[in-house]
Amino acid sequence: MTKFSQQVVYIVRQIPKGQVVSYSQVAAYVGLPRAARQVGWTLRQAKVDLPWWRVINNSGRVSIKGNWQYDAQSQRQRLLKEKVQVKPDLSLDITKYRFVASQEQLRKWGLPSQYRQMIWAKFKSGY
DNA sequence: ATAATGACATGTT
DNA sequence: TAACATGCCATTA
Repeated sequence: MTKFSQQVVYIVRQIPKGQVVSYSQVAAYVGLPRAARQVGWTLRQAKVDLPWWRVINNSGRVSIKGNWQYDAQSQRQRLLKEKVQVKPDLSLDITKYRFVASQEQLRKWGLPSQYRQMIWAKFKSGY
């Protein structure tokens, strides 16, 4: 595991049950705001236990491509089980379920002050 | 070292 | 709305 994927796993494991975050959010929390694609790549490869189904794209839609054992519908089922209402077309109200890390949490994750402000403003309400 | 590959995001049409 | 183009960057080959 590389430093990057370790951090992705660390962040994803802190997403509360019943909430979701976007790939770009995870990337931002890791400190690489433009590495959203790499987050998806990491989740696909990860062979460790983590709630990968709580990560969706920023437009509020399940965008998993599927691998040897999971597909979009199984991700939808896992979310429904947590009371996250995902429609049959795989879309959901992301403003309602998005988990936004507190500024205190961002500080604990070691992100620089100015960067924290930027990330906070970007994801706090709606975006 | 170089090039190809994406569970993405955003701005244009 | 939705399709398309372009930018991104960790990983692999």
